Amino acid sequence: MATKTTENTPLSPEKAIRIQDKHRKIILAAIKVFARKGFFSARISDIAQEAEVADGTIYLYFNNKYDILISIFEEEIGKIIVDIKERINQEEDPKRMLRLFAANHMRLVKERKDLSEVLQMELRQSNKFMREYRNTRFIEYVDIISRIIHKGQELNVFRKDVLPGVAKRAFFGALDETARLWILSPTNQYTIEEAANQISSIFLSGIEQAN
Amino acid sequence: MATKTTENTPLSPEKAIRIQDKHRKIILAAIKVFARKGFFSARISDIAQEAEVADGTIYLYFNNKYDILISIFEEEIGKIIVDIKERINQEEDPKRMLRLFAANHMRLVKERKDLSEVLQMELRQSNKFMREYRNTRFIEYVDIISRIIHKGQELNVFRKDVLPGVAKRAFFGALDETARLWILSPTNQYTIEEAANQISSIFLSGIEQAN
DNA sequence: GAATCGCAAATGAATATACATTCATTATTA
DNA sequence: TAATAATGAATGTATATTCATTTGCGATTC
Repeated sequence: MATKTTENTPLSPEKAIRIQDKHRKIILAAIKVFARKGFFSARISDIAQEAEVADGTIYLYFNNKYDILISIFEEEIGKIIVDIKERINQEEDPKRMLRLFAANHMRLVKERKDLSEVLQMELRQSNKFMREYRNTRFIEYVDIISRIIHKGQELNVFRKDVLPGVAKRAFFGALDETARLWILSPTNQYTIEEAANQISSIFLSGIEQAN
Repeated sequence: MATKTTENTPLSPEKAIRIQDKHRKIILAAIKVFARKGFFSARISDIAQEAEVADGTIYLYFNNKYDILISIFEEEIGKIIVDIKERINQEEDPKRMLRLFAANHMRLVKERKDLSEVLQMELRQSNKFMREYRNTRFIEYVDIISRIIHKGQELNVFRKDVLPGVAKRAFFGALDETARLWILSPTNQYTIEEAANQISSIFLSGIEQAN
């Protein structure tokens, strides 16, 4: 569900770049506005204003308001997944992989606070109003964790009685909830890096194979 | 923000009961409808229909749509807190307390699926459209965890380098996220009781004082 | 015991508002 | 000049909230 224009007509390179520019500009504006107001309270005219385009222009690039949200999921998480997978593939040790995942997740939360808020909120809300949209991107992201755990079990680093399907959610949930509260009041007792560290440590000594 | 009627005139006992009945009836209907559609997509007339009252009747008991949501938080979480605190006070061992909290949380999720969905969703969304409403109930609930951890540290059962403020969120987040996914597809590989168990185990061996 | 009264509670049609979306018009570009 | 892109005012819709009216019920009178 992204750009409407490119459907039938191939574009010259310059044009494609220009169009993508405006598409991205709207996405970035929408992330800001959704983060500030939430999806439902955000008006198209807010997004248009933030993106410095006319209301109608948005409909040249997106089919409707939902479509903007879905595009945020697809495009932004998509990039994040590619990036973290690449980083993790450079590691050998499952323990370090998990620490890396946590650190990377929290870094993203810090660096892209608005995006994090949107993803967090709408992740919950979404199943209600876009029943048809299965959030495969998100599933893919969390599955990175279960694959690490599975690998660790094969290497006898992690306990075999841990269910990867539960552990992945527990780990992700721990990070996500800690991040959520951190966003709400960044004047906290702890830094987000500390939090990532603590959570990794607790979790790792929780699933470590005793020997 | 609850009942509007009782403001000036004291009521006979029977009447008070009748009114509370209808108030509750609307709350329960709203929980169902909000769970099904989400707060924003839920229409007042949906709630009225579910509660078998007229649209206008709802405004005799609540000031507006938000007020219904806030009342759900206040009243329903309120009861849950009282209940879990009582259960936990009957325990001595911090480890058992944590297990009890997890088991109880998951039992609630299972038994009151609709309520869980509403709390989970709107917890995230709420800060956007009810900025002024500080969700003290929720904070109180999660603080039960940090108090257990703190106590365990005093008794030398839990590691002292664990920050209770981080750990409480990590633990709650782990439960909450696992529950969320479980709700979405209850035909899962694991039961919710297993999940509670796993999470407790992982977390406990993660924060245990080595000796 | 029936008839009447008065008040609180409930009703639901009407109102008002907010906003997503459209599209006739204008600007830009090649 | 023709085609494409952008504009923003106008439209239509959806629905939260209101309020004039009706209903239900206990108390009071005869």
